Amino acid sequence: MRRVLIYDTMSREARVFAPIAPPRVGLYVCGLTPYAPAHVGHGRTFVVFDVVVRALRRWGYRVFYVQNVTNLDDKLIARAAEEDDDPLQLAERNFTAFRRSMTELGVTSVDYYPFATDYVPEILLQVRALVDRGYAYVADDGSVYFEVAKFPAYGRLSGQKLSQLQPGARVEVDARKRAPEDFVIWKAAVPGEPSWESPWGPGRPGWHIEDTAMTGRLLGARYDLHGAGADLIFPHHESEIALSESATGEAPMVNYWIHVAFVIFQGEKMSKSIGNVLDLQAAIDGVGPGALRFYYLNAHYRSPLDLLPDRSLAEAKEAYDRLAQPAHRIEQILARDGAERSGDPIPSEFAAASDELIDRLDDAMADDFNSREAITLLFGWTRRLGELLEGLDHLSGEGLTALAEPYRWAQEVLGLFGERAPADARDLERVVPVLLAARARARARGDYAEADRIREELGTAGIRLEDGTAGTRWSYAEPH
RNA sequence: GCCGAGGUGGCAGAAUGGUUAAUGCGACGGACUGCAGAUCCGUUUCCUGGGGGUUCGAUUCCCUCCCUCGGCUCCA
Repeated sequence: MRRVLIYDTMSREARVFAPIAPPRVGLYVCGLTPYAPAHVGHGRTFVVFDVVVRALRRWGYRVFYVQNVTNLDDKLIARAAEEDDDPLQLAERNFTAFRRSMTELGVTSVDYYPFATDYVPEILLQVRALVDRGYAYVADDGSVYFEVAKFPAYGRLSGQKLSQLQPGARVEVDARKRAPEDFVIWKAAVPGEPSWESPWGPGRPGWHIEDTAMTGRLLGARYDLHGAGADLIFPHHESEIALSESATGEAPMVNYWIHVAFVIFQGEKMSKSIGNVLDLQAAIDGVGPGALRFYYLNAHYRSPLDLLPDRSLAEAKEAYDRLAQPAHRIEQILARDGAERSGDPIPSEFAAASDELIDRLDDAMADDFNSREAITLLFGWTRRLGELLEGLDHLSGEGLTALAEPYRWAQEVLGLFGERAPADARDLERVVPVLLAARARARARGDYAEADRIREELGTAGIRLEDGTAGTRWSYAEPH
């Protein structure tokens, strides 16, 4: 099996990936708290992990990918109260919209999206275990807190020293705690809010324990990969480690921690609470899912990505369209005539180069998922195909398939170039050539007004024409 | 204050102890075109935050300073 390097936040170095029970791999990614629609920053994280999983699966790993949904928390309750809505239903609605965006973006790798509130029994078992083992204490109001002082390794993932933290730096200190670093794992019920019965009275789960209860159930006490945006390293992931390892007595909970850097927008992290957000679905609608994926993957996932308004996404679209053009054109011919179509063979050096390129693409991705390097290689292929482009229609199916291989690799691993022609494509493909012939006759007799009229009318139907030396080519203006 | 990640051309953004520091966008020039677009060819010499150190050689390794972003119990 291919040697894969993965940068691990805990050890702060790229390590050779060695799953606990190969070829099986367990991956848990902290998903959305759907109190508001997802933004472009969220999209980055989930596209990155989609690519991680696609790559691992290509290399033979059987990945079980769980992405949780925090469908009940303070923000959801607050937002629902503002809108006179039910928090669980609000979460459900935003999550449904999020799933639709993910599907459009080609994020197909997630096996299971567990909802936190479906795991209350597991959560209560874990709270009970922590109380019984002396790691947690019950406050007067029935809330249960994890006592961080009982877990000396707390702070290892983030490098934080408890003595140096500034309690209350951003969030008010809770008077019910024994120490400021303690965190709530079971919140006593507030009238009017959703709650569940427990040995400590009615209440609802704290944030961190939702994840450890779910991972314990779905992935076991120890598993391979845990990912999320980098903002969750502290305190969330630190606390997950403390909870899981204290409750189960097994360590380490996770072998590789993968954290994705932020999208920077207007000089700061794009964030719902800051308010500098670009709606994810709006971005997909604006430039298309392929261009947005390209934008994300055009930087290494551990580098901050500077999103310039009105510029970065348009730039990504330009670049992506150029990169994708030979891919779409080849696939269009193959879809029309089939892979068995007869024609000229491709120059021999291209077939060998195609195989070699795919090897290099896999190498790039196996080096801590260097998608930027992979894209650079793909641009080299697109550039190289430039000389064959005009004569593409004369090539054999076998030759075209060889040329398409690197793009198919990109479709499989990066999720690019997967745009589908519109549903009415078959009808268009019968009609358009007739109109093109009419336009060619008009041009031949110098009737450019008629020629332009046909071009414009096809344009309104979403068909783009390009006159070249080998005749007029047409394509869908906005592939989706 | 403490912890973490960074500072590379007009912009985005890779990589590397060693010939011209990728790739893309943009810009400029040219070919092609009825026009447009697309494509192709060429150009874009001056880019690795400051200062030390190690080295034959540093953008890369070490020290230090400055700056930016993030985290310090809301967050992808």
